[in-house]
Amino acid sequence: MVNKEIQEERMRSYFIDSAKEILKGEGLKNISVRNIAERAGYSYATLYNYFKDVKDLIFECVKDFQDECTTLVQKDSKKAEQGFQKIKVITQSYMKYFVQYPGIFELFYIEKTNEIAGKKQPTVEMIYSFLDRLCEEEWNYLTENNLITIDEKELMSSSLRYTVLGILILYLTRKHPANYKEFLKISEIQINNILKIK
Amino acid sequence: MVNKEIQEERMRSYFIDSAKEILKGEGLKNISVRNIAERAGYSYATLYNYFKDVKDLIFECVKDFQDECTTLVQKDSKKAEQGFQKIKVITQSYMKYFVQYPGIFELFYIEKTNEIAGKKQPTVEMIYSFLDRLCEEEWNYLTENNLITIDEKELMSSSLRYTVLGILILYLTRKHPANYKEFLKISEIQINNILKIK
DNA sequence: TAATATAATTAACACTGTTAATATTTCCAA
DNA sequence: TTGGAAATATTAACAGTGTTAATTATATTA
Repeated sequence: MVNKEIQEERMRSYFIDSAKEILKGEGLKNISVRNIAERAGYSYATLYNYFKDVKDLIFECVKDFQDECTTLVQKDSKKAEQGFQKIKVITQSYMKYFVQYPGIFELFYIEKTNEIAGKKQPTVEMIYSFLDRLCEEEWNYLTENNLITIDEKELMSSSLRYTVLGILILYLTRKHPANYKEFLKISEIQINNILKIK
Repeated sequence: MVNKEIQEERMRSYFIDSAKEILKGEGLKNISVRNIAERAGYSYATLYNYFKDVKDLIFECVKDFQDECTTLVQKDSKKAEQGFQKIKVITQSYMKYFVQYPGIFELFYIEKTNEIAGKKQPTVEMIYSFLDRLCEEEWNYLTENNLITIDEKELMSSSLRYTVLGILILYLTRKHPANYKEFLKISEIQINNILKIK
């Protein structure tokens, strides 16, 4: 009985891992059911024995990617000074991750909700608040030590959320600015401005 | 000789108008060559006598939509007080347009560049700087009258650009915030904060 | 080992964009 | 006005897409 579940979960992971590889490499545009199944070593129809549809499968990848991104961010920001400086480093690391994997950015913020996550509304919230969660500890530090008010925290964190998204969108889908160096520069200017650094 | 050109341009407009209707209604996801052609009253293959491919056609719509949006914005902001207030009204009107036509937002900011505009790089720039162009006169007014410096103008206009995009993305693709009223509220807060209004 | 339940596969359907071959219409000179 | 050439429109076809039904192969159990 429990063997069934182990085997089934293993089968699911074959397809999920395959989908993740494609998303990281070619992105959402080049993913297909036949594509995923071939890489997993099965026929395309077999996939439907383990997933309701391809959206269901792709959505499974979101959590894995968030975990991966979180690990990277924590590693990058470990040594940063607590407070605004750490929030800045976290944000930059977060942006770096999506620049490295534009396909994951598409999946997180571009693909229409209902097309990746049927009824699972909680997961939409999960995506929306991702950056906020990464910075949560630091925001709490700042308010608990009366370095900023709750209102200021609210305004800053939302400004950061929107601005970061806007910069990423223009860079990844409109190639603006034209190169990565310039992208890093404008990102830092915007982050500094929002967090009132320097 | 000149009749040929008139007729050809007319044929193109049939397909373009048809595509525009679909984009406004159902959005990019539901558009198709057969779809467009049927609405225009022609066979799908006829479209290829007037457009290189479907991207070429869809891209033609961008300019038209920008003109339409510009007209709306000018109408909405006509009576606004010159300077920051007018920039605020322009921005809000601009956002309103995309909320009304999410398909046009997709076309402008979400669909990958190379998938809508072959080699026409200028048009990418055209999309990127759209909001800036709408506000250009007001920014110039503010700098020319020494109400802000060139550097302040640069920071403010870019902050506005990124923030507005981020808000629209989350609202249109992630349904956050959940309702239009809340969307208007957070938009105003962000705009006020960037333009230092109130 | 035989019968049954489970899982994987192929075939098929309705879509997509695009191109080549075919059919139709338009145009102009004889 | 008619015949033939040029222009234009249409159908057929190809290679894709996601998904489902029918079929085949495998594993489980009596």
